[in-house]
Amino acid sequence: MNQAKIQHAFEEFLKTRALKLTPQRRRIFARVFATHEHFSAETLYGWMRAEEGSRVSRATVYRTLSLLVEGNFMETLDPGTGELLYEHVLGHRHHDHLVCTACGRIEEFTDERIEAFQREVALRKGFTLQYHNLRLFGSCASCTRKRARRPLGKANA
Amino acid sequence: MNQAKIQHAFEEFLKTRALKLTPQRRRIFARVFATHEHFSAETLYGWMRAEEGSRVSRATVYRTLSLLVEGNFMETLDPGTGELLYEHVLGHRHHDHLVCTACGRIEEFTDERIEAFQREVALRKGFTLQYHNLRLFGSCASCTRKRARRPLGKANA
DNA sequence: GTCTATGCAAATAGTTTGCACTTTT
DNA sequence: AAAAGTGCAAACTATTTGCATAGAC
Repeated sequence: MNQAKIQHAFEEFLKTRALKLTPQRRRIFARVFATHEHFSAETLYGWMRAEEGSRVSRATVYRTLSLLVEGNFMETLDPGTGELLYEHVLGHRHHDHLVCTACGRIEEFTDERIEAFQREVALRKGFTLQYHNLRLFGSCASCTRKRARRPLGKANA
Repeated sequence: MNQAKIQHAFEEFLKTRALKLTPQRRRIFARVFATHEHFSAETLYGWMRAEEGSRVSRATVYRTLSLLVEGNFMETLDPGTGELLYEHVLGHRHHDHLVCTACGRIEEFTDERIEAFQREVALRKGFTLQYHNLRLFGSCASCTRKRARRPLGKANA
């Protein structure tokens, strides 16, 4: 899906729900699809403030993000730090995350074998699977290297 | 590990950190290990209020829960509803969770094959795995049955 | 013109914290 | 006596909401 098609899909989504295409929504939408990174609502709000043009309030940022999640344009990721992260899903197959507990770096991965076993578990338990959430926490390659240079047993918590 | 041993382990943990064994800690500890269910801080606070004996404040409940997590006596589970759940780990091997999005029911499962693939993914990405978090969200057997009785396409969101 | 969206500030919810006082060690 | 713990209420953080006004359709 390219930018024009995505934009069209968004406008269709709004129409089907009798929602309006406001400048705020248009600008938030454009900004969100201009990045492939994970970001928080507050970060997006900062981006919007930095832009020229119509001001966008924090409330509208939050409301529009929820809308985008409902419309399956975006997904949320909870890295366990107290604030939700968002990422758009277009051109992005489903994936899970590795979160570095030292520097916050987030990497993505997909493993169809894990997915298959998850479905098997759900079936065994009689659950109708809707979605799942898998996060692997640890020290990323770079942070592991840094840590290895320090004397062991010293404040490694 | 039986109750006496657990109690002893807790006291040892307090000693190594030069922390004190207060009636509040003792009572919270006992209460927490008396249940195998997942519970929230607020729920635990309610239990403590209902008990006879020294009053325990909300702040102490929170502080003691954090302490128990640090000491690896308990683990947290974030069901995505805004409040953390706690569960003790003794006599409980590591496990992941199935969360029913309709009724909130939580079931546990373990799948060594999934665990193994997780380790493989981490290795491939150069991460030193510390812990992970896998939640499968869906409709539990009972809620799926209930839902099947309703006409389709009707407010199934 | 109708109905929805926006901005603002206040409200919320779960959790944390500062502080004066109490208790354990 | 020293050091840590407790209870209380206030503070915090991320997010949501009520309401009056503005804007899309």
